[in-house]
Amino acid sequence: MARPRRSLLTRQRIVDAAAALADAEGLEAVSVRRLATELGVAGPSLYNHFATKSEIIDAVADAVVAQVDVSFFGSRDWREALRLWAHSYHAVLSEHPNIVPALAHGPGRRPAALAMADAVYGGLIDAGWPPARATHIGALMRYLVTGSALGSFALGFPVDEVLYANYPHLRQAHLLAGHRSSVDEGAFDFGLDLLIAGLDKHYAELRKGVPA
Amino acid sequence: MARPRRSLLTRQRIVDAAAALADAEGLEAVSVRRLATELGVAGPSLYNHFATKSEIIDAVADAVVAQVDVSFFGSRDWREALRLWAHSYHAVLSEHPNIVPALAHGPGRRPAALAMADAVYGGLIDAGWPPARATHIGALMRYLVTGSALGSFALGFPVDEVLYANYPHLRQAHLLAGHRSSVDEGAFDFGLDLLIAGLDKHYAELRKGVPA
DNA sequence: CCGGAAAACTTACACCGCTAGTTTAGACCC
DNA sequence: GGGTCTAAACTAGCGGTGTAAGTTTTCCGG
Repeated sequence: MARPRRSLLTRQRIVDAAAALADAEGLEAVSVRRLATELGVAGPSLYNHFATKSEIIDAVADAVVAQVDVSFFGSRDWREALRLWAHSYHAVLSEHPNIVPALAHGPGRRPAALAMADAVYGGLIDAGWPPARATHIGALMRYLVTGSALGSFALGFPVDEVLYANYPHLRQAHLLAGHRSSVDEGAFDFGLDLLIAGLDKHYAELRKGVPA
Repeated sequence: MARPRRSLLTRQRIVDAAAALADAEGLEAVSVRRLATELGVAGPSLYNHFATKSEIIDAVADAVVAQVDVSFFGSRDWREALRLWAHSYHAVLSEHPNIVPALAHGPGRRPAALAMADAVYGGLIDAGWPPARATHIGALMRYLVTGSALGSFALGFPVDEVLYANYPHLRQAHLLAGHRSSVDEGAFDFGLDLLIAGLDKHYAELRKGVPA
């Protein structure tokens, strides 16, 4: 074909197609050739726009993180901002479960992840949290959100009757098919409540001059 | 070679070799041929012992989870048992960071993961927690531990000076090279303290008859 | 003692990420 | 307008992947 009149590909189109493919069929379905076919183009043409496949996946992950709303910091009480941010973060990851493994690994080195961390850290500092604690809190919330998105029960759990035979307590656990997503949501909300309540108390003592 | 006098391979030897290889060079270094070479055997011979590669990886993940100590439940106060279990869980994953991605995805369907969940759930039930809450607490702790192991700052963070230019707050964040692992440990311990303190309070109210 | 299962082997397929080299359309400059 | 440079597609191909199929030989149970 040689060079077309108007460029067939852009980074944006590639990222969008990769995200759609991952959402629909899982991360492992995203191969360079498959993605190229989806875009009506021959295999290695994508390498004119991205140096490696992992750069493409990174861009997909970043596009997901970019959807998280961090606007609450600065305009709201830190407790409320933290809660709203966590819920937005959680909701975004829930919409793209297949992409979570690509963004949960390691701290975020990608632009959107850094921007998010920056906003959270800044908001906590402005509220009067000491730097070390602000870092801890940001990391902690990330652990909860990504851990919950990745380890979600909704991703599948065996209903196999035989399986429970060796695990006496699990039989009665609230893991039945109908309860799966309620376990996910319940555990996340419960954990978020506990953490924010704990932080609130910690904050009050900090303000009173009690050593942390 | 044909069939040898004494079997060259066992599931145990394969799992051990795979775990060692993953620990040393990362999960992606574990290919069937590479693993076979390491075991002094030709490629597809492994398929006499495992149906697929992912079964091998699953077995590796399960062997790691099996190292977690859950013996505290039943012999100790639930608060202490929860803390000791979480620390053991955390320590085991820290020793095998490369294997964490293989076990963090979805709820554990593997024997050791089920046994662990069973022990935790049973311990909480025996302590008087209502079933739904016990499930939430178990899931929550798993979120924290796996999220922390997977998102660990120790896995690498850019020290790149230029990078921070666009993220004003991050520059002063405690993310410098020397602080990385202290951020990990600090955030995890802080989170664990907050959660257990919160659970303690929740438990007391539960016992007093205050609706949860 | 002999038949079948078990555990190794070799060969081969379809796909993977990626490199190299080629072709041509468009943009810029004299 | 003609020449040159760059960008963006192409085709061909390398080495590696998981895994299926079929072969050979050893060992064990009846």
